[in-house]
Amino acid sequence: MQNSALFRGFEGSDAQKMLRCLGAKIKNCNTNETIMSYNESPEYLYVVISGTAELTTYDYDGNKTILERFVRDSVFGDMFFRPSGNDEFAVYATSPCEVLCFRYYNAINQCENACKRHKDFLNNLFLLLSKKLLNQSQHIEILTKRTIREKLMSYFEHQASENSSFSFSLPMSLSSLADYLSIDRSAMQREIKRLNDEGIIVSKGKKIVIVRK
Amino acid sequence: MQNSALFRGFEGSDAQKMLRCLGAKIKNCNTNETIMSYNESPEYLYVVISGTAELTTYDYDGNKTILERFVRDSVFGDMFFRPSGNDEFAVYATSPCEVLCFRYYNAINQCENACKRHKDFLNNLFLLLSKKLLNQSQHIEILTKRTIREKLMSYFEHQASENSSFSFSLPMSLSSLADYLSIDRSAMQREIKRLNDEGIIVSKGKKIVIVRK
DNA sequence: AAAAAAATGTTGCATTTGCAACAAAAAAGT
DNA sequence: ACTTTTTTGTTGCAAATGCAACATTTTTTT
Repeated sequence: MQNSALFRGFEGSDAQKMLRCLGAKIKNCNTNETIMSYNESPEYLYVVISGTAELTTYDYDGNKTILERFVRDSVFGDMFFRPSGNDEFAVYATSPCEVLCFRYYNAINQCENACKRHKDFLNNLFLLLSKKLLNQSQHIEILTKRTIREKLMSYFEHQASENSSFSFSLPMSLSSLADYLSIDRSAMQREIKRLNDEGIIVSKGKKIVIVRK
Repeated sequence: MQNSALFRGFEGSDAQKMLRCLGAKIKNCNTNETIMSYNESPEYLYVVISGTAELTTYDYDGNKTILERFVRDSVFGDMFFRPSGNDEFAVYATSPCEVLCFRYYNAINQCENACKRHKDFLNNLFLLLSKKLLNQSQHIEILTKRTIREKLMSYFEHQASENSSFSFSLPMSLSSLADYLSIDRSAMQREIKRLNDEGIIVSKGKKIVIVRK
């Protein structure tokens, strides 16, 4: 908790005081449990303290789509996503999760007694939102690629860049990757095979090596 | 300028003082001019004061892709997008633009003399980032739809929701819409025809009416 | 350790989509 | 007012992708 990026620069009991001032609560969820659905009105912010989660939906054909993936220090909440159609969107824990939640209003409006760390907290939150925007932009960049091959390679290149190495392991299962790229799993598998056959990558399951672009 | 959402709640010369404190500059661009490219290191924030712009890229096949559209009070900058491949990404004015730019650092670190509006400014900026996240989420939701029909209908429903009416006019040309949805224009046109034939929408050019879902 | 569930890998076939190439209409520039 | 450029609308055909169905492997649960 103390070492969440939200409390970067905090000392001693500062973080605890801040939490009290925010009226923040910790929510614990097990794998596959729903953390939140996008239909609640009160505007809460959620910050992942530990564990991983996904914002997903299923269409009437049963296709699962992963709109966003959350790890430590990811932020989510009603104010960042308002679905259009009738589909159900919810955040599920993909591993046991600790999630901090508090009212947006309490964060943005510094308290009466202006606890001295409120400003730092806001700056930290600001950085987390910037990171979220960066992740979403990357997802958009990938989704706009016209072919499965381009989507895969774009995703792989982002991973390589994050790992500072052309050799890396996927942070999710191949079937989840298909849901994240919003493509058919078997078609994706076929394309991965082709990339291997053509010597563009060398892969075995979740282990990927980019040989040449 | 004064009525930008960035200066909401400001009075008299507050905005001017704030601008000086930020070291902010106004950039004026004509239609089709490049406002910025994504390769500069110093971390500047850009806020559209008036006009419209697009973050676009072209792939080697000549396909244009619109990753994001900017209107009044939209925020953009290096810290929100870092491209992976070798493609060129840039923001172009789609109508004459006034853009405010300042260093992120100057905004987040309140000045020595702590001009009393700095806090309000940060809160306003925070709201603009939230709006940006909302727009990006919508774009992702649309891009993840599996078929052209679903992409179109999802986009139309978002527009209907924004206009509070099932009858509305597209905020861009049909060919730009294809670039924003990342699909072939002629295939999109064909699908629009089918939607009309099946009585799901009634459309003529940019005028759309959703009849039933 | 065994059983159940989930993930991976593969393929033929149908459908959707992209591409190319036009004609016509509308918008922008001179 | 005329010319040029951009946008819209249309279609046949080729290529890419989704779907269905299955065997195999890996992971999780009991």
